[in-house]
Amino acid sequence: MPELPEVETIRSALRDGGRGGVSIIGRRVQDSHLLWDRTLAEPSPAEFRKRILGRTIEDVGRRGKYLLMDFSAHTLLFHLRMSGDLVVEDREQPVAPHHRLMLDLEGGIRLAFNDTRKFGRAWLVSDPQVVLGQLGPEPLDGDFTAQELHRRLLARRRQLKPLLLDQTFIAGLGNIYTDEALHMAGLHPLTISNTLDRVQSERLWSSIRQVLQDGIRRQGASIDWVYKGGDFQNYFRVYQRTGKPCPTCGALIQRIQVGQRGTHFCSNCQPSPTQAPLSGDVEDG
DNA sequence: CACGAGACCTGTTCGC
DNA sequence: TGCGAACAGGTCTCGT
Repeated sequence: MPELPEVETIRSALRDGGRGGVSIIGRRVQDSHLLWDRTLAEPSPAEFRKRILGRTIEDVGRRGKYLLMDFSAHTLLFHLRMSGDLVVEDREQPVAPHHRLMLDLEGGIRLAFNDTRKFGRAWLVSDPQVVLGQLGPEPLDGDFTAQELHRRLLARRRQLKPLLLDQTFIAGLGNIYTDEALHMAGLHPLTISNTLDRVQSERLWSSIRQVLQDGIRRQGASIDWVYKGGDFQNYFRVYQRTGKPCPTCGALIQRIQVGQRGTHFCSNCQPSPTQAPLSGDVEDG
């Protein structure tokens, strides 16, 4: 489910209230319940309890697709992976089927990590860099420039689709927003990164930021049963639109597999890179 | 370094 | 209707 815009939507709901919930900021943890052991990556369940009981949530942040809860001396990090969600509910509510970790908070509420597929993880650490250390730049940050993206693209020789999904290259993009950004930029998903010129890199840079900002503005994309709330799914150009007309040119959207991920694109707006090598001497490199 | 396959999981949808 | 296969917002690890 959650890519940067969905995580950002959850973050602001937890911090400021929203999605029918109240803010968790300033609330003390009165109890904790771990319902699926593997959800807690670090530390041990006993150590987790000991460290978090009585602590107060001071802020809720985000880095890439990670959600961060500050507890002065510790940080609780969540990665929602495919099916995770964080909800605030009345503590009297029955425990929903896929709740994996619950924190009872002051005010009769609880924060619940719900994760059908059990891929999601939580960490309670004193230094969040231990978990976040390898992440690439934050795409919406002011210091992430088109020049910086171009530099990073030239430093690698990889297909754009898997490269943009690589969180050490850039943090926060997933399958949806990558397909959308590549379409907006007019770049084929199999284009090799170090063949992009300055203009193409700049177009990719602005497309990435545009689709992420659009996603946040629409409060994320709701697909299937998992995440609900946003309506960015109504504005998809290519994602899950196989066989439907491209909104730009009307050609039919294609679907291929790239790195085991379904990949959607318009073969007219995003021409195949193999048809137009930039320079000669392609053989025997 | 780049890439593909398999693993981790459950639920829904598709094809026969 | 039933049943297995394919597929799903992600990432890690291993082998080539």
